[in-house]
Amino acid sequence: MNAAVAEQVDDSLWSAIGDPTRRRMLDLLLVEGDGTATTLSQRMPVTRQAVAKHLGVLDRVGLVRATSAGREKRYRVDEAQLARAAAQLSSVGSTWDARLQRIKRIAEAIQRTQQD
Amino acid sequence: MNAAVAEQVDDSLWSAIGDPTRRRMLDLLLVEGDGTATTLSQRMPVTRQAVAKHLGVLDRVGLVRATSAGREKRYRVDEAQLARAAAQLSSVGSTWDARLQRIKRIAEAIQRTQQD
DNA sequence: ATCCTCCTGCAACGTTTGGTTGCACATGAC
DNA sequence: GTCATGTGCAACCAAACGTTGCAGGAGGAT
Repeated sequence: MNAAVAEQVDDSLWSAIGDPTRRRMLDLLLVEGDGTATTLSQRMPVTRQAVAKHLGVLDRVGLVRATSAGREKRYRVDEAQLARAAAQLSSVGSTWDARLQRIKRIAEAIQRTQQD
Repeated sequence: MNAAVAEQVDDSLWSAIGDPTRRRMLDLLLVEGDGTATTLSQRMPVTRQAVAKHLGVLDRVGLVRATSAGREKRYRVDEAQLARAAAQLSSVGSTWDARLQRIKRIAEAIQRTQQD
């Protein structure tokens, strides 16, 4: 695992979950099962229109899916896609942890050498 | 763990690592040990000034630290802070995984009930 | 059917952020 | 000293997040 590890991260997916408002929305949808732009906005400090735009973003990357029910449009989380996103998060975190530990080992080795 | 789980995420730290260019910079700094705005920009598809701004952001949240060496300014990652960031990533990923598995269990339980 | 309500969708606007170019300043090499 | 290299600052552009305002569509009550 020498130099470039190619960081296999879907950038559109990452930027979708990068926004704190969208993370909050995903959280609400997970807890409540589903929701509309209106119901979500009532539980968050932003307007319905802002929520609607975010739902559009999440829908474009496949993290949520919409079903038209009469005059309202219910969204729910696409579980497979969210699982992929979660895996990416853990993956980047693990990569950094691995690099940090490698650095730590090298530093310790140098210290040992200098103590001779 | 019913409704609100407070999502204990440092928002400034998250938004700092949310940008793909900044993640790339952190990666380069980890691999090469340290770097300046100029050397980093040579390995990336953006200008030196853009890199300098990102280094400013990373420095403000404590992810990198600068040491003035002559006419150049070398940056290196703050390992403790990056470890905290990595932990946050894994934490959010794990939270989502837990919610998804909980939903999966509920769905299975409902299916069993309906099969009776 | 008509009126009223609720939810959605579109357009315009302001602010922040990532990126650029251009130029001025400081430091090291000659 | 001159010249080259690295940094820093300011102006500018484009995209994204958020707002307000208004038009339109679907249900329920009279």
